[in-house]
Amino acid sequence: MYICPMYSSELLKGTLKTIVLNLLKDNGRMYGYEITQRVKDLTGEKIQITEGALYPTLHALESQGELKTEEEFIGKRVRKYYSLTEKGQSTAREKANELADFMNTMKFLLNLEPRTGNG
Amino acid sequence: MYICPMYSSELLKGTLKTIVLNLLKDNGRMYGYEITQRVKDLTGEKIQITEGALYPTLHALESQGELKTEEEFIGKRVRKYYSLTEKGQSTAREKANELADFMNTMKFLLNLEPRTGNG
DNA sequence: TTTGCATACCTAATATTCTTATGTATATTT
DNA sequence: AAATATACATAAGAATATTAGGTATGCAAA
Repeated sequence: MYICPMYSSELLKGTLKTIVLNLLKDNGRMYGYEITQRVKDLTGEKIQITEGALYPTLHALESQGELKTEEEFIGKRVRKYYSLTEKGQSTAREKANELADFMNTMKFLLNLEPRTGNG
Repeated sequence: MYICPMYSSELLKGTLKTIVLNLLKDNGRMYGYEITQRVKDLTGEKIQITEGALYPTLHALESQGELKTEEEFIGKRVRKYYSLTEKGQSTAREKANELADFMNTMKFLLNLEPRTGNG
């Protein structure tokens, strides 16, 4: 399947961990494939996470103690659910705050905020 | 000089061209070192562009026809001014729009917008 | 005057992070 | 039966940045 991301995918770089951690924060637990589909749906296919990026990231977050896993059998197939550890919960918040701050900084830097109020 | 970027610099990845093009759009023409200092000042040192990232990017943008250069002598030292070509001007707009759109998408995805109005 | 810091350009080795391609296997739909 | 979707995974390569280093001028303080 050929994937044509809407964004000149450079922008996505560096945001993947933030996305994963915060999706898990909102949804309790999710498995990898589910994450790719949820992001695709929520963004109207504007953001498409590739599996080649996602799985290594999930493994890294797990080995860093941000995520924990439970495996479940759906028929004969293993499904690997990820959820946040306590460390992961605070990291999720930090990353979200950092991203929000970064976006504000970028808006200012690029004059993306038309002046409001009495200017 | 040791550089300690405020942001876990991952986020910066992919935004450098956008920053450079739009700074030049707002300022007419700038030279490399000036760009690093301007970004540092405008962002309260939150974003610090390293020269190892900037110069190759400037050269790439020039070879792609987005930027043109004029060299000027300041004393014995050459200073290389960059400015946008016409192509660069439209690219600057596109990149800024794309980034703005991306940021909106991310805000929605991460629930960074508290619902306003009659919710 | 020489030592250090700021200005101003640059490249190269390395690291990080992603894309693309590929592999395996089960489940469902046509 | 074949195609598509689900679901995991890894590996080669590309893109982009960091870190470290190099060259040289200008200026201020010791």
